[in-house]
Parts: sequence; structure tokens; C-alpha cells
Amino acid sequence: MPVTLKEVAAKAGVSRSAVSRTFTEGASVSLKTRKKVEKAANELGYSPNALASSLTTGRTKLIGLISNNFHNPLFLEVFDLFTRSLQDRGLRPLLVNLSDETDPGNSLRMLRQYSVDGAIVASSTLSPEFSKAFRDARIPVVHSFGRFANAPYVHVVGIDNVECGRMAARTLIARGYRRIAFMGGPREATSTIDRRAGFLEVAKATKDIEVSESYATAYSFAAGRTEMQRLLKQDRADAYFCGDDVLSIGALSAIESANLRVPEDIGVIGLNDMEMARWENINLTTIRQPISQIISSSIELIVAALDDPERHPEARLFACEIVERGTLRPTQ
Amino acid sequence: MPVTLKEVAAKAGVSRSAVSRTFTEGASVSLKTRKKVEKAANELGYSPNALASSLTTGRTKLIGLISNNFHNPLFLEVFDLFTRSLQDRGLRPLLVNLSDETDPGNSLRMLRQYSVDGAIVASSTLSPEFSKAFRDARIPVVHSFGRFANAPYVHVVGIDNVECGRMAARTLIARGYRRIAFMGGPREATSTIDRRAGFLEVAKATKDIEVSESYATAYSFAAGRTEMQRLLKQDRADAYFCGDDVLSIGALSAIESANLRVPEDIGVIGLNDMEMARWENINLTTIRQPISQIISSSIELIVAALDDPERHPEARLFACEIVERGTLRPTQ
DNA sequence: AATTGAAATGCAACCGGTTGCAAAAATTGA
DNA sequence: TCAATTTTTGCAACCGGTTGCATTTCAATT
Repeated sequence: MPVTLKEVAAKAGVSRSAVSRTFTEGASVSLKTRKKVEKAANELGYSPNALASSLTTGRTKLIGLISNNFHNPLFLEVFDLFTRSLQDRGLRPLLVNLSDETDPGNSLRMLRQYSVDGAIVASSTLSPEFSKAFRDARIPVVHSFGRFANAPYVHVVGIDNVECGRMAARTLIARGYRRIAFMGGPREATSTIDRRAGFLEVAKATKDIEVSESYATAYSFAAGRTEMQRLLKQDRADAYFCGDDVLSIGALSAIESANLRVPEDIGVIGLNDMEMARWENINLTTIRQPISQIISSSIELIVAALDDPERHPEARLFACEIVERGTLRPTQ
Repeated sequence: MPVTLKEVAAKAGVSRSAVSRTFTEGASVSLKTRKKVEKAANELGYSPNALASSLTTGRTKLIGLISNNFHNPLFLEVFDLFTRSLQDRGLRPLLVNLSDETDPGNSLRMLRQYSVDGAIVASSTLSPEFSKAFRDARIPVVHSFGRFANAPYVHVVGIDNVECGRMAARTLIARGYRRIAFMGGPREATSTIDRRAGFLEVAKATKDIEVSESYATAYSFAAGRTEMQRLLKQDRADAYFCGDDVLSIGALSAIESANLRVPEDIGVIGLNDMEMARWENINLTTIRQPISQIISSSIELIVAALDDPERHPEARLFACEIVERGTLRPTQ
């Protein structure tokens, strides 16, 4: 049904090569034939079949966008930015939802079948096995929101979670909180592990500070609320660093339900600065993750990797900053 | 670099056709050659190139997933469900972000270049021109969250927005609110228009009810808050039906900031029942849109349309229900 | 053992493009 | 004006598969 090269060639009275060349950047065509071809193409409503051409060029301009974070509101912003930036560069996101997948095999196979030029793994909770699988299949990959390493196995773009943990601890201490605690997300996520490490490091190095830790079962509102309810029944801390904003908001709601005041009775600091943190009825003090920088950097990196698949893996880290809102006391 | 059919054929000592047939459902191959081929394929790590085969079969199993709602948290759930269901059926979502696009031409061209088998337009605010453009290009399309019509131009799956408006009005009236108001999203969105119509219809048909209306500039928290702040300075109503949950939450925050009590001083009812409405510190009474039904029905419809592109366009509507939470007084 | 029909196989053409190469056309310089 | 270049063009082969058709293989039947 769709118009093909051949038909355009026939109508324009030129060879198929000529048509192909008019639609190929930098190919050698005279102005005269180009005009003829363009005219015919317009009249027929022709547009080249990207998939057919990929067969010979070896490039599909398809990029696998792989994630398992379909419940973290931050990721709506993430998808928005990724899809727009990819589109702007003429690349197409093939979305892969890994929510209940643990084995990279399937998704890898699928992305190979569609000959994606590259893959972006966007997740802080996904096992590194996924990125590794792509690397081994020689598909350029960047792991966004991944874990930093001095000698990364694939391109990694993200934040320094250890430093975020330190920053959180320093901030809580500076506000005069003495009994501080880390409330993490899933124990096995590298982001949880790193944030905890930084947090404890500073807390333990500071005298007169008591520190404790606990874990919610997921990065979700319900998990945060449940965990905070449990904590409130016990011997609670003065301030909590929650592994993530959704978790913090869940915790805040538990605190509120228990008729305790924030930030006077309990302080809370989150991480991410997702949209809801800004909502005036939530007004969460948090650590901002510069997602638009992370994403544009990821795109830059994947584009570079497309040009040079042998490029040495690189880790790019971005600094985070405290966003002052209402859930922490002012500095003493 | 990737292994091709030819190599497998050589290794297995059979023709290329034989290899192709072993990987084609229902093709005629003897058990013996199938074994040989499978062995060779496994050893080489072969998996067929879906794009190359689409050239002859005319099917890519690619589905364009088109949306402009990258700021409505509901759509994270929507994307989650769509991508999973598509994957479950062996279809692949090619994501198109239409956020700042007003002309269907570009996206249509792009999706044609990639020979998508079909398209799902997931948006309540996108102009019908988009779906029409696909229909005209003879690409099967379903418009999810689209506007109902008796003789729809394409497949449409969604809710009866007019009926939702009526339901909202009836509910507010039943709770004893007398001065009720509609706070819509963008004026031009069909969802806004329809919800308003149903709301006014019931309100005007009920005696002793005073009704008014106003519009926020977007379906967003900030827009809802701003609009409610404006309303509070004026002669305000007793209860508001907001065009959407995010809008409602923005409105709630304005009410709270003005030290008015919900639901005693002002009642609010939203629409969507997105995740945040359930959050205990928000606890929004709202009208639930059955998104998982809408989505599974959309998928069903697109799959059917793939099989029979000439299938008559059909509109499927789903009933909504009130989700009772804390922002409306109990029935008097 | 011969006949028959069904199942399996390979050949070759095709899907919609791209591209190396040689021939043709246009341009340049003398 | 003509030879030497440079640019443009078309041919034909190829990318990685699929498929109609004729041929071969196999099992069932007599």
C-alpha cells in the first residue's frame, strides 16, 4: 500500500539509485534530478522505509529505552525528557518495560531482533547484569541513574549516592538534630547501599550523634508510610533521611497521622526532588537530582557511543543540591 | 556482526528456506531438519532479524504509542499497563512524545517510515486530527481516553465524560452542597467540554442549586492551585468538581493555605483516581476512571484491527465510579 | 513391488532500499 | 575546439529474510 522507491523512480523517469540518493544526506545528485524526484515523491506522498534501508546501512536509529521504574513519578519526567531528546536527534525510543523481568536474556533477544542501534537502561534499581548483557552483545549502552565506578563496565550517568548520603547527614546535624536515621528503600538496590554508606560515615564521625537505620520494602508511598508507622511505635529518631521522595512523602503522612509536627518533632529529608515534593501541601525538603542534566548527558554519551562503539566506558557524575522547603528546621 | 540465516543454514547443512521455516510458526519442516537447525542456531546464537522479515511479511509488530501527557502522573500507570500488555502479545511500543507538536504530519511520517503495524493514541487532550491522520494513512489506530461518538471516525476507548459530569453534580447535590461549581482544565479539551456539559445539565435541572464555572490553564497542580486562589478571593462556591485529580490536589492545597476546612467549608471532587489521590495526606474523593479496563480493551481493539484493518470503527465506553474519601461531606 | 498422495525441501524471485563501479554527461582549462 | 577532469547516473549486486512453485522424499495403500 505505501509508495515505494520504485514507483517514484518510474514517475520521475530516473533510476532507483537517483531516488535513493536524493533522500540520502551528502549523496551526489544534480539539482535537476533532485527537483524531478522531489516533485514525484511529493505527488505520490512517498517517504522512505527506514527499516528497509537499515538493512544495508546497518543503522535503524532505534534506541531501546529500558526501565523498570513505572511507579516512581520521577520517571514520568525521565521518560518525557528522554523521548524528546531522542526525537530531537532523529532517534526513536523503543520502550521496554522490565517491571517483572529478572533475566536480561529476553529483552536482549528482543532488542537484537529489532536491531536497535543502542540502549539506554534507565533505572537505579535494575541489576547491572542488564547493562552487561548489552555490552556483551556489542550493543552500545548507557546506564542512566546507575552506580558509579572508577572503571565502569559500561557508560554510566548518575549521581554520587554516597556523597548524597553524606550531604543528608551533614544537613540533619547542622539543623541540630541529634538522633538521626536512615530509612532506605529496597536493601539490595545499589542506590540504597550507597546512600546509607555515606550517611553512616558522616554520622559516625560526628560526636554526640546517634544514628540508626531501617528499610522500607519498596520505593513507594505505602512502603514509606508503613515503615514510618512502625518506627513511630518504637523509640523514634529526631530526623530521617529517606531513600527517595515518594518514601519521604509516605513517611510524612504517617507522622502527620500520628499528630506529630514536622519539622519541630521530626524532620524529614528526601532525595530526587520530584514534582510532588514541590506541591505546597507537601513541601518536602529534599536533595535534588539534576535529572535533565543526567538525561542530556546520557543522550550525548549514547550518541557518541553509536559513532564509536569501542569508546572506553565512562562514568559521569552530577552534583546534587539541597532544596530547602518545609520539612527540616532551619540551621541552628 | 550478528549471525544471519545464511550462516545457520551453512552450519546446519540445509537451505536458507529450511532455516526460515523452522523459525516460522506453522511452516512445514521435518523434525529432523528442525533439530539440526535449532542446534546450529543455538551454537551460533542466532535470532532472526524482525526488521528484515517485516519486509516480506509486511508486519513489524511495532505499535506507535503516542501521547502528550507526560506530566499527568496517571499516565505513568497508563504507560506501564500499555507497555506490559503490548509486550505480552509480542508487540513492541515505539513511543512518540507529542508534547510540543501540533501538526500530525511529522509523527505520521515517522511512524510510516518505521512501518508500524498500528498506533495507539493515548490522550484526552490531543486533537482528533491525530487519529484521523492515521486512519487516512490506513494505519489501524485506537484512540484511548478519547471522546465518545455514535459514529466514531476511529476506534475509541474511554469513559463517558458527560455522564461523569452528571455523576459529579448529583453527588455534590446529594451531599447537601447548594452552590456548586465546575473547575475545568483547558477549555478546548473535549474532556473538559463534556464534563462541563453533564455537570451543568444536572445542576440546572435541580432547583435551588446555584452553579458556576471556571477554567484552569492546564491539567496541573499549579494551574489548579492558582485558579482556586483566584476563586477564593471572590464569591466562592460550596463545592467544586475539578476536571482532574492533579487539578483537585492543587485546589485543595490552595484551600488549605487559606485556612478553610475540607470538606466542611468547601468540598472537592476530582476525576481519575490517580495514585496520589489515595495518599492518606491527600485523601481525595474522586471519580475513578477504570484505566486498566480501558487499556486492555484498547489493546484488544488494536489487535483486532491489525487482523482486519477494514473493521468498522467502534467506541467502547466504561463506567466510572465514585471513590469515597475525605474531601466531600457524607450524604445528608 | 508398484502406485499414490502428502509432506519436506531447495531454487529463485522478491520485499524496499543502498552502494561500488563503470559509463555517460557536464565542466574546466588550454 | 578538444582533451582532461570532475560530477552525475544507472546497472547490478547486496542487505536478511520469506514464499510460490516444482521437485524430491517419505509413508501409506493396494
